[in-house]
Amino acid sequence: MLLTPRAEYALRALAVLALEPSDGWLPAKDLAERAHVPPAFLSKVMRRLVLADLARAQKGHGGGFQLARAPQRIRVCDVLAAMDFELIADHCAFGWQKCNEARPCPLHGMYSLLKADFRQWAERSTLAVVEVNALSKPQRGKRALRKPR
Amino acid sequence: MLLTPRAEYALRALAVLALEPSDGWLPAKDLAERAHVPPAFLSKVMRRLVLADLARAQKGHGGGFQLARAPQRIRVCDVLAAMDFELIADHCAFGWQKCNEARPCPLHGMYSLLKADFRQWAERSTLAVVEVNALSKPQRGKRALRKPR
DNA sequence: TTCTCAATGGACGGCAGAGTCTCGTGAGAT
DNA sequence: ATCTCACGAGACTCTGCCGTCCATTGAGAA
Repeated sequence: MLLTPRAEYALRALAVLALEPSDGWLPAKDLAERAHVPPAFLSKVMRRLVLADLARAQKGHGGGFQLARAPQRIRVCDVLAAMDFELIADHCAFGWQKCNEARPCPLHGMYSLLKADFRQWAERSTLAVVEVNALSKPQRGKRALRKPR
Repeated sequence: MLLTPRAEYALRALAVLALEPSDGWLPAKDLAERAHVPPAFLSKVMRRLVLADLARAQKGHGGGFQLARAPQRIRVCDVLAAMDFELIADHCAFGWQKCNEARPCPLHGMYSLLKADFRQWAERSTLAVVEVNALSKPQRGKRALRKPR
């Protein structure tokens, strides 16, 4: 896959929250189910999102999670950064410590194109583009990750 | 990083071979040193490239590796496929089994853009674009992965 | 105050992929 | 024929990250 599991889970969780009423709290259990994320692992992901000020958490009765800002103000690159996704631009595909336009490694040309594409995508995409109609019609035969007991 | 280590190593090795005279054989030891790839691991990578008909191998005296075709005929997507890099387009970022234009998941819109960008990059990039001048001036202070004993 | 719900934090286990090691195989040189 | 060089292939270890589990903290309800 193009993203790490953790980064993908974060986007899933935030997408679900973006489809919720902005003033309510969605418990982790429900969030995990709708976002198709392992419940125990989701807490790790959400913790990072809260620390990055992309989501808010509320303990106790009626608590849960909600977005910290409007969906259109949450960029994908912010989410990836919160997940420690290596967006670092100075990584050299050839393994050089110092690789730049002046002293390019053999792969510099092609790799720069990819990095630029990815960077643009991550900076321009926001949670505003989540498909609203999607969650209302669950897939046939699809089931929750864990059945309520 | 955006690629797996194995995929990146493959591109490094092929880039080095592309800069060699096309009729000669470059031993794995030299190849590993120039491409900055762990020597023992390089053999795994090269084996895949040979099986994918992207490189040729020659045993015995004066043997080594060479490209199986002209650099401009080796696309990045061919290399990634040989490394089992998941270029599979039907992966859904939201975890759905069936996710398409007709029934898009919440993340379908943004994720499709990324997949399209990546796919275009991998299909259009070839080894013809490796920087020729790069290898002739090694970085200051750079050293081989393993010193000869 | 007490009970219950729900996030928090840390310790733990498992697994896939990175990276190593060693013996086997084949090809050329002498 | 034999020696040496260099790839081939399998078993092996190690590491990082995914994922789980459980005790703790905090907040609201009764």
